[in-house]
Amino acid sequence: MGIIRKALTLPGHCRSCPVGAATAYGDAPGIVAQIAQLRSGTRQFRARRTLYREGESVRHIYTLFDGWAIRFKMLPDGRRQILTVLLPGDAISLPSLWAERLDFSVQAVTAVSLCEFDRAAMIEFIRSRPDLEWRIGSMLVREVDLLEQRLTDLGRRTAHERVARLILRLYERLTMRNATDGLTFDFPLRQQHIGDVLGLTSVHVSRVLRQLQTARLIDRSSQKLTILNQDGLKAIAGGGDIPG
Amino acid sequence: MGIIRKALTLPGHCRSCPVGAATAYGDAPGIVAQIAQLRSGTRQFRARRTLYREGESVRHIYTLFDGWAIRFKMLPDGRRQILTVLLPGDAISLPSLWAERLDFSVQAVTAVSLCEFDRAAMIEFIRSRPDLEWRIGSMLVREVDLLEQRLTDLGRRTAHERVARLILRLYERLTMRNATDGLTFDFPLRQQHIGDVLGLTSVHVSRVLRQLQTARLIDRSSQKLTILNQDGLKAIAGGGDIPG
DNA sequence: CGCTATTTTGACAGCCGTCAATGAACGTGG
DNA sequence: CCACGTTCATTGACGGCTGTCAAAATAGCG
Repeated sequence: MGIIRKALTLPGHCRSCPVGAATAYGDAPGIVAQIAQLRSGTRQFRARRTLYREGESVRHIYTLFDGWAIRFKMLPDGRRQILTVLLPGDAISLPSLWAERLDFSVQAVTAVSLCEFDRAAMIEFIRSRPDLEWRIGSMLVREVDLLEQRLTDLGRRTAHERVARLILRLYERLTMRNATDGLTFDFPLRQQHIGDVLGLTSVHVSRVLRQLQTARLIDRSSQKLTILNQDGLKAIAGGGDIPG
Repeated sequence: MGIIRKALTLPGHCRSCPVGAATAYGDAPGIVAQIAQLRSGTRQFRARRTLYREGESVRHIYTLFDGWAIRFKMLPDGRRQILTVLLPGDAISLPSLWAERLDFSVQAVTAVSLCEFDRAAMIEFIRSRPDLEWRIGSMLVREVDLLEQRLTDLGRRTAHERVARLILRLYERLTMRNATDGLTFDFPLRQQHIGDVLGLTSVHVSRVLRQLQTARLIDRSSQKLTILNQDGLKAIAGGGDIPG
């Protein structure tokens, strides 16, 4: 059966990067070769490791090459809010181009591989290419739009709607990366993660997922998730777009 | 008694704009004069009018010159989530530089005055000034950060924390605009607005506000709000930054 | 001064959180 | 390959924060 996601070997050159199409830097001619020059190395982490802790100084810019990670904020009393689930090809932090210290932390969900770029060199490179600068602006705008959709989810949607939307959204994002096998895909998130993404407790997430399963809308087994009834799931997700 | 905010007369030239310091375009030498060239007019609306409806084509870019407004999303069944409370000096929509159609609507809270700029001319102008382009990127990054703080509020904070934080946040923003009179400031938001900002019902907002008032933390009268006990309010707001 | 919008209050329900215990799954090492 | 500890999922009982509904009181507006 199709291997959906298996630990990928880091390519020697960005030109052969299998997740290149999903990355920040687009496909303008010549860009890839120049980006490759800026790659200063790669790093690997095991599942559950902290990749960056809020407030630390940022020396390098990273791209997630393989595996899943989360970007999150912690409150002083331990409550956690996950801001984004990071998938292969995602830039881990565009804002680090502007800020040397960031207001969130990053943690690996699965084992991950990162591509590392020198921050100062990357800034210089981008600023020397106004078209690229504009493109990054466009990516930030997209980020804002996605955040505003999530804000609406947390403010105005029920737990069932939120869970259904998260599943559909991840399915879309993985589809764009060719990381799905029909309606089945890798799903390494723990229920605690889902809760922290959606503003729910893991106990309640468990209840909701069980109901979706009992209603034959989804199926879960060994870190994989299958959408059994996409229309039904969308009906539960309620109106409004499901952003990719 | 200090007049806190009174209907301002639109200046003939941006150079004398009293909210200029809070606007998007900064203070680099010569910029203001050039921006003034791009201003194609002004518009006024009465309270509660819709300024922009989700999905409409955007021809002009607006800056809020006077009054309060809200940027919000509606769900098909009528639920509403307010994304931002717009104050004088705010750009109404930076994303419109990149997208011709926007995923939210804008409505006046009080009577408002807007400054209007031609969209195409503004895009051309910004793209011809890489330093300005970079500055806008920086503003977008800030927007992302604020949204992520609000996401954490909605996902992980109680109603009391949310209300206290909203009040403190508005106080900070108005302070930066010199629009406060000590700890007193104009507060034209209805409790329905507050609920739609914070993901609560207006009924519950009423209960929370009353408790804050009974505890002598705040006082409200005739569209004004006074912070009586800032430390107490911050204690209720809980840990974590209160973004300006 | 009459009308509308808004706030407040009470009763009640329910979604979701908390706490705790059980069991399954997983990872690691002998 | 099995043993064992840790992490994770599930379930039940219970509570409370917040929503819903409705009505009355107030404030604001033309």
